[in-house]
Amino acid sequence: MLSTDLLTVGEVASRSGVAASALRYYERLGLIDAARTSGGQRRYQRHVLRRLAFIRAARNVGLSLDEIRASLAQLPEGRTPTKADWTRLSRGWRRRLDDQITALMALRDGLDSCIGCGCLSLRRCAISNPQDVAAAGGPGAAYLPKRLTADEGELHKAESTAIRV
Amino acid sequence: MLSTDLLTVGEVASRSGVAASALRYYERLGLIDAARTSGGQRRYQRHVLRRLAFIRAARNVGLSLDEIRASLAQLPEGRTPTKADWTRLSRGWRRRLDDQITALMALRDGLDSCIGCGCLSLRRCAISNPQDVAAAGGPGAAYLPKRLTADEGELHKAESTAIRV
DNA sequence: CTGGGAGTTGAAGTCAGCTTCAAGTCAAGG
DNA sequence: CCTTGACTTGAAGCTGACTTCAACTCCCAG
Repeated sequence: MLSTDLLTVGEVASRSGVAASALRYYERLGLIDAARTSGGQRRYQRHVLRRLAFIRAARNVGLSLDEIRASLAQLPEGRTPTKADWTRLSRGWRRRLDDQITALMALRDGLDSCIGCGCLSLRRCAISNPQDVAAAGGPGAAYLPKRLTADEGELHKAESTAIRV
Repeated sequence: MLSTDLLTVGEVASRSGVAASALRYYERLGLIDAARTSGGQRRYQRHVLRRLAFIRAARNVGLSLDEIRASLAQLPEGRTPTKADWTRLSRGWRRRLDDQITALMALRDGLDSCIGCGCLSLRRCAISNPQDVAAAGGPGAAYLPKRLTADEGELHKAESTAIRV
């Protein structure tokens, strides 16, 4: 065990629940950083744990690592954030969560009405064509948030994609 | 334009909003199929459009293509589904949506309490450690649904991952 | 001073859900 | 018959967030 208050990767990994490989990855992306021993091994300051908690929280809210880096950059000088900082960031997060929840509830309600109305043909189905965001997006991993929360710019495109059967 | 009632890839693509490349991909995965002309070109029956609507609906609910194939397989013989079929499937979908919504609302409420209590340290933070599902999962694209809706098996693991700061 | 667990690196692999490419073939209007 | 746009294929690429691998090097308890 180390006598200093610096942490090794292994310690950070086990304390934070973030895999060592992920720590290296985060470091490459500039989300965290570490001092080095003369031999080149990483030594983390304890405050990295808070940073990791922040990162995980943001990931849970649905932010990409890129967005998280941007958020972290807004916290002045990597200092312990003030309550104002936190409030500002979390307001954005809250809006994001609200949007996701709204979209999912709309989908659920659509599903309910589909069950009720027996729209087996699925044409103009609210589940199949929630708000014509379905066909958007280029290459890369496509997943629920991306399809439902769509970019702000796309939200009002209003070109119906309802399938003609 | 074709005189028969069979559709070309282009027609299916433009009518369904699903890209031709995606249609080929779905075919490889066994989600849809097509007849062939003597020259080897695909000719789709019109009922493929309903199938595609179904697929898109399921994707919107958050099902993977693998799960969708399983769902489609439950519809007897690719026949027009009965209302009972649809009800059965959509009940599962609804549960899924409910779970996602619940998880997101819990997260939002946690966020609110974080703002209120000013838990800037983020230790034991409800956003950072919603219900210790954060550290689960192996390689591959990780995204919100996967981290929040976790596999049923994982839901009651109850091993706290709260970061000790 | 030594053994071995812990750490280092860059490169490559993984997963899902597609898209893009190159190089060729088909189909149908004129 | 010819042109031209639509279609075919397999292979490779892409995105994001990592993990895994191979081949080392470091650090420290005994």
